[in-house]
Amino acid sequence: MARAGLPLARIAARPEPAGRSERVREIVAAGLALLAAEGADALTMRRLGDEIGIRAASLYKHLPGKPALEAALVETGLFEMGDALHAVVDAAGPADVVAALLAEYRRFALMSANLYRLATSGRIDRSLLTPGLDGWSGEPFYRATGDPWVAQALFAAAHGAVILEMDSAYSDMSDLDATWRALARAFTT
Amino acid sequence: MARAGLPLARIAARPEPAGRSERVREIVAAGLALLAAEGADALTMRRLGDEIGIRAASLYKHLPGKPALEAALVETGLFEMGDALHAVVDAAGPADVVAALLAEYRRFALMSANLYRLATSGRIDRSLLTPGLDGWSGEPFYRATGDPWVAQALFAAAHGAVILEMDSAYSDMSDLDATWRALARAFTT
DNA sequence: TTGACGTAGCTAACAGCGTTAGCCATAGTG
DNA sequence: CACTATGGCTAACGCTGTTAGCTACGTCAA
Repeated sequence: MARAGLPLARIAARPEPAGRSERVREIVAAGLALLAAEGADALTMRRLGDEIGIRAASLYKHLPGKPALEAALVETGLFEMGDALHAVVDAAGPADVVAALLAEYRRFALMSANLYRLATSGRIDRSLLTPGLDGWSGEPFYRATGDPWVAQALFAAAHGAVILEMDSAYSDMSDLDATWRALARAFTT
Repeated sequence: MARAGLPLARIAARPEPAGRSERVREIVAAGLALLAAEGADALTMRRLGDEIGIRAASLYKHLPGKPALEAALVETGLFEMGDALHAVVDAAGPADVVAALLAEYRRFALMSANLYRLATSGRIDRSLLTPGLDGWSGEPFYRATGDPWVAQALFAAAHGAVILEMDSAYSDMSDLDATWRALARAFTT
């Protein structure tokens, strides 16, 4: 249940991202660009090597494998999304924080749809992510609702709405704006 | 907003599944079993061929390719889920229809987690599915809420909660029951 | 009965995937 | 100067979905 005085203060500290070499940062940047521009199927080790001018096998001098690369991409996305969502909650007032949070979540996810899909595909090894990152990036939902279970429910609803919108992007002409409004209404008491 | 007199009657007719030969039904059944038992990575054409005693290449005498196989598996799941959800809405009263629908959706999705993941992976070609199936299998959410946008929002929320539960199955000890209760509460006015 | 034809299996092969082994040039350090 | 670590390379392995071409069998017509 939402209490007065929201949005709540930050509690979880922003985790410290693990240090990466210059080359690794270049690889991750190229991977993000490739994923965003051409989708998950185009994100192959050979293709990624081409992008930075080395052979696929040489990537293994910098990264242990493709799962680690994918985790690094997701990690970048989680940091950016966490920053964006925390900032929105900082700026919003108690009355509109849920709607503002949902709007930003929607905007951010759809803007980087391929990365979002990868992050939620269920095959990312969470243990490869910086500890505490999941909790910190999800905290805005707790700050906006004041209740951990309502926060989880709201997060789940937002995720589901994003997926719904992505899947119906080419088939359905239904009014997704109205769906998002219905969602915000359901979670604004 | 929920109106009095719910749950609503059925409107969309259950679509007629396209006819399949005996062999195709056998292949689809083996695919479902393989997917359920060993996950998406195990669902390869060679492995599937082994399962029914033919070579992978021979599968192409019955199916045009792996996307068509995956669509057939998803189609089976959508029919079963649609039947289950419609039945629950039939049996429920206006006061508890949302909670009952959510409970059945949760149960069904988690029971066939691998198939559910495949169905919502975003790479199923919707045009390979029986026309009207998507609409019919989602109709219980409209019948339970009485409003198309609330229905979509509730459907999205249910999907998100399922994914949340699957992803946190091995990492998180949080109380998902409470999350589902919060969800049902948010959509029961 | 025989010939034609479609069905449904087979083997072999191809390109692309992630990944490993082993080789070699270069840079930095004692 | 010699040693070593770094980061490239080629070649290859086993796996993937998929195609081409061959063949045995069942059915149906002349």
